[in-house]
Amino acid sequence: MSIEAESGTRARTRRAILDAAVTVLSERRTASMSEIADAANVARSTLHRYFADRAELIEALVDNAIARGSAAVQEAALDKGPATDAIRRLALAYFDLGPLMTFLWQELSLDQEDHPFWQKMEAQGDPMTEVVERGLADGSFDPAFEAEWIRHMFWAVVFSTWELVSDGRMARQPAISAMLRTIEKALATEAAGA
Amino acid sequence: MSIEAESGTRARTRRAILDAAVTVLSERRTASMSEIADAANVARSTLHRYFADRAELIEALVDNAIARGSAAVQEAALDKGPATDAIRRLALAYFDLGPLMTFLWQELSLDQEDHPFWQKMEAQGDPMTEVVERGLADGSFDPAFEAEWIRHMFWAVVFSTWELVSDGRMARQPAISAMLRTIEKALATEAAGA
DNA sequence: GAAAAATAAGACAGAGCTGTCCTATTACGG
DNA sequence: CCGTAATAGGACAGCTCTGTCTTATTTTTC
Repeated sequence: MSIEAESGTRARTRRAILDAAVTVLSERRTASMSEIADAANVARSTLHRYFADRAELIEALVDNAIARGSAAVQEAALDKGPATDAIRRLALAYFDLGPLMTFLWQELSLDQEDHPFWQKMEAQGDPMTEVVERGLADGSFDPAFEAEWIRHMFWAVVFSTWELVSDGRMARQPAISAMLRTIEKALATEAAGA
Repeated sequence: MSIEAESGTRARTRRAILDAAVTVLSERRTASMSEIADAANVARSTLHRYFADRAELIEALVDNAIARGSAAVQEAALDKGPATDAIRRLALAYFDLGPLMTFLWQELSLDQEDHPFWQKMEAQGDPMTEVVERGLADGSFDPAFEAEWIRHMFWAVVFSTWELVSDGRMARQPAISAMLRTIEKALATEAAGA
């Protein structure tokens, strides 16, 4: 009944395109439509039939990223247990998003200002901000850090860990361990003052 | 006598172009030659007379970045004093490079593999690697981290701090303090094991 | 102030990407 | 098995960027 009553074929092709696009664009955000079509094993004309514009494709990718990102956050159940553990789960969940994270990161650092991503995120609440503020409030996170700083650094560490692993400069497991350890140590409230 | 016996005028124009290019390209690495020329207050034809190719311009920028980066590293005197202090000085020195850092970061994450930058860096030794290994050897840095990890994380934190400051999401001083504190805490050898 | 150096301004062809369109095949579903 | 849906493969014009050139104009420099 919905407008989205696509035939199985269409849905499958659409997925293939979106997946290929994330992969290709995460490596080079200026990749041409041809390259994306090739990566999806689809003719360029087909790609354009699914997404008339490049802009339209990007928007769909952002929506997709938001959907998967939200799912990851849901799964991390950030409101359960100590903030320290929650943010640990979040790091793992984000890390698993892989190239999708790279795509978003690059996409967002383009028009820094009010990217549609943030508007759409705000519209559905931001559990990340909540857990950071919870940790600061209950003393599990170092009060010397602003929430903004923690959010930004968290992304930077998780993203760049992914980068390190994805181009083979470090093995997955050691990198993940180091990532968690880094976040944990950096955020920890110091027993003996600095 | 040298081939580089440029008139003062040429040297000045060249500098203006290089500076403008760093600024523009650090914000968008696909900026056109026209945009760069405009930013340098120079006709596009003039730009092309100084740098025939885009490739030639980029190469000059990389050389420039290496020169300034090396100077910064020199100034940080990484071989003096405790490794912890040395890496702290290095962070400040790199931070001061500003947009030049952004340019390099973006440039390097393009053709990840064997970018000319690394070749040229190797040719002149890498004090960063030395100080990291020194810190690991003498127990000032957490032995749970590989040198590769420390190097990568260090860059990620410094760079993303610059990013945070440069687009006005955080004030300079608090950001720098947080950056140093983060690096210090992350690298510190833990008194009581994890 | 005159010769030389450097620049601005713009014309130009070649290349690549984009978005649209059309036609011949191929795959799907009833 | 037949009709429909979906695709592949190209042709096409419009656009932007690039690199090269040429010709005036301005700025140094002596």
